[in-house]
Amino acid sequence: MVADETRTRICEAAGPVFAEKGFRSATVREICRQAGVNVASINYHFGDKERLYIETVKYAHEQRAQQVPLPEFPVGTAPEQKLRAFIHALVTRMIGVPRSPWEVQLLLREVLQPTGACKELVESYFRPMFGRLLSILDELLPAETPDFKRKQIGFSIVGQCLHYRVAGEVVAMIVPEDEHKAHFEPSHLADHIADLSLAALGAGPPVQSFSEEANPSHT
Amino acid sequence: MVADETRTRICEAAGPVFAEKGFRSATVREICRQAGVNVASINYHFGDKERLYIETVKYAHEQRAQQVPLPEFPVGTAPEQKLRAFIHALVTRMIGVPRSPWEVQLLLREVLQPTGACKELVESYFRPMFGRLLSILDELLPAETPDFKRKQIGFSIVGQCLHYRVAGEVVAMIVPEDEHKAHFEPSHLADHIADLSLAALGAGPPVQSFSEEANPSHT
Amino acid sequence: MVADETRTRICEAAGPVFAEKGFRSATVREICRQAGVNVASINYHFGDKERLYIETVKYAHEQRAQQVPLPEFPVGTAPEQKLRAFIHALVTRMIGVPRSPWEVQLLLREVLQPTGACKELVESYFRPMFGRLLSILDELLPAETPDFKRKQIGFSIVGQCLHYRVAGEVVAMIVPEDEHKAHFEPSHLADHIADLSLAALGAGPPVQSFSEEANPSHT
Amino acid sequence: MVADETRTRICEAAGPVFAEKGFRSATVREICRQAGVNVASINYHFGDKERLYIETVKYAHEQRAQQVPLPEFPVGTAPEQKLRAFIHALVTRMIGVPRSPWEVQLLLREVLQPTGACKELVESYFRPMFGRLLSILDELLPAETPDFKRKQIGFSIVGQCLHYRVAGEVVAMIVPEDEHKAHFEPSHLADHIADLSLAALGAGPPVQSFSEEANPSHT
DNA sequence: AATGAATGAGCCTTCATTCAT
DNA sequence: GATGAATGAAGGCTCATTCAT
Repeated sequence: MVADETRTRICEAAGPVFAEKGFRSATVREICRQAGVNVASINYHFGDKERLYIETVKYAHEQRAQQVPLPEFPVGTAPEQKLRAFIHALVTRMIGVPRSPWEVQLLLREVLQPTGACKELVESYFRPMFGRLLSILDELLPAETPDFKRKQIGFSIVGQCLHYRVAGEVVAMIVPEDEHKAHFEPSHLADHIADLSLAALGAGPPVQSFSEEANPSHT
Repeated sequence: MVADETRTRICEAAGPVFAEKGFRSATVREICRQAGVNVASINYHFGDKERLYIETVKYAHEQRAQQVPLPEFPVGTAPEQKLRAFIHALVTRMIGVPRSPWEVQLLLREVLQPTGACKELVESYFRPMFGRLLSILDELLPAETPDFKRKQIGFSIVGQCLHYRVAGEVVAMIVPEDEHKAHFEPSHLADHIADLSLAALGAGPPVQSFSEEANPSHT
Repeated sequence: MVADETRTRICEAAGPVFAEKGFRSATVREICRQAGVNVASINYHFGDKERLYIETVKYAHEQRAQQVPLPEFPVGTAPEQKLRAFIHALVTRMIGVPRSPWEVQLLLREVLQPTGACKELVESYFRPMFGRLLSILDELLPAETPDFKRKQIGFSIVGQCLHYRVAGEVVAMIVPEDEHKAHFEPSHLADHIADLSLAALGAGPPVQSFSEEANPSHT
Repeated sequence: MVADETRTRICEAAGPVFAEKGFRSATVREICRQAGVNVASINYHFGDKERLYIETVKYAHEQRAQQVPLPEFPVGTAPEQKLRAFIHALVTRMIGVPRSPWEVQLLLREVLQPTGACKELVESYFRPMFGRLLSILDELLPAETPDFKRKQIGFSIVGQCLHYRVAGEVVAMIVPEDEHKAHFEPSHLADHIADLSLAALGAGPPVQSFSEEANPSHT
């Protein structure tokens, strides 16, 4: 059907607009202009602006999950390596290629200020992802570690990964130009977060001892 | 002067509205209704909506810095204790009493998506605060730790502190009801982040060994 | 032909909608939804909305004339009886079974505010009916009664018959609940109008003397 | 205040538009164009289109009641004369000077198809007027005439008076040009209705005997 | 014979702003 | 110092209609 193509085209046009302006400030007129369709198309294909928004949010996380899939591990992979790979995927989703895509910005809007679209997002996207992180941590933590502690550690890791996206602009203002690469290059950043987290778990040397080899000025 | 009182009253009314709706979606009519003044007052006192917004953002961080000041330390205080106190203050600013104030929400909006009001915010608020964190870390890190590494560690700590505010609603959806207290009680949360960070720096035992004493079910 | 069935189905769906909303406020979408056909069907079968309206009006009066035909009289029927029967038929068309059908409402719209569909309505429907009323009155009035007077009397009779339909809702608000039956039961109403009209023509006793026998509370 | 003048100006512009097009088909744009004000004025002064409509209906009947007040009678006036005067006033309101004003058309819309504005109309306008008619009939009818019968007679009189306005256009199509004056000149029409009604009540000669003197061709 | 997709025009409403007072 | 009245621009949405299939 042609209708599905049109719906997708509209979602792809709506995504960046909603991401930048938010739901209320985005206008269907601009979205339609970007998509090259008539304003009445929104009503025809989605009913109203709100349902377009929800569909666009869904489309966003489907696209992003496809662009940067979570890693799969062969049996026997060391948990340290798993955690490192997981953090790498998460950081890459946040600030990796393509740099700062609208999908992430839109999802972060939902995280910061959830709307009706958020519930589904949590169930089909955030909760499974967090579950995978917890299962990796299970292999690294003593059996007696209580559940809430495991989650706290998980949120600490996720918080670090998100921070460079959430506060990216402020970080860029605070650090000098020549250090930007160290802070926004996904691999270096992921290594730092993995080092710090593993060190905190007693599964590696203190974080600062990795400094030299991670220093981007040496590469 | 009466004029200043009116300006303050308008800012106090505008704050929660801007915080909840964002700049564009907030309406001067609602703000004026909340403030009990005429719509024309905005233009009379502030020129236009945008200048009102900037003034409100300034007012917000002044208020918040006053409500939860950063701690001062007597000479000779152990750096571990300083870091713990600093983290506690930061977490409290984020999610402490009063719970989730509009000031924080408004500032986070600026962080996530800076406007013209952000630059000043960074210089007079975020940079000094981050500088104090770095100076505490200086006492905990070997002298040879490079600058970018110190900042990375700083951002890791800040990221953890912000995460419960940024993603608070999603966290609340993911964790079961009976664990909420463990995740949203500022003191417990601050202790967790401090433990994890100090452990990562080699200045404390691995984070999970603190589990028992921090478990809120034991209090 | 299948096409004719579809046209009829559309008219039957359009009738109530036009009757309730009027031409401009009725939407082809609602009509098509009620008829279970595609929106494009209107233009396919009728050309445009206006032609559908005209066809629906025609269809309405054909249906209504068929539902409640004017009475036929054997030679020698007394003119008083003819008038009574005529009034009964007219009142029944207005408010009789089925109560307040859409056909009547639609025709009244045309009467109150004629559109292009009205001319034909007058010629093929109202004028012949009025002519039959005049021919009955001819038998009751002196030969020298001028034409305009005959028509005035005719309109007085028609006016009474229409009033309970035209102003039915207001009448219902003005009279107490327990009198509704007296005012909206077609037979009683027709008797009243016939009594009054015949009395006015000197062909019966003053109207109020019929009161007792027409009182529905005695039946 | 200037605001009240503006409200009145808008109502006066809205009246004819609502009267001709009905509530839904009338557009605020046209009303504002006619009133020479900005479209946003409707929202400012009335809230929305619906409240403008209700205000306009109220304004309409206030204006019309003022233009053609019901007659007052000195004590001792003959009831026949009262009825005649009452009918004259009613007919004049319907089709009198100015000919077919928008006020009447708008009120008739409410009668034919009541909206929220109708209830108040009935209480403050129709019911008192009908009450006065009933009190006149009381003087003409035997004491034993039951209530519902009095009302039926009242509605018969009102129905005749309204008919030339309700079905005016159809009447004009049915009667020849040269009789129009006889049917639409308020005085002649009122006389006819009064004659017929009084005759029906036994308070005058049969209606057709008045023919000659009421014939407009003799005036 | 009939329809799903698409559209331009127009709807009511709301916005930040201005101006005379 | 402050406000009620008014406005141009733009918002989301709905309309009858058309067109390719």
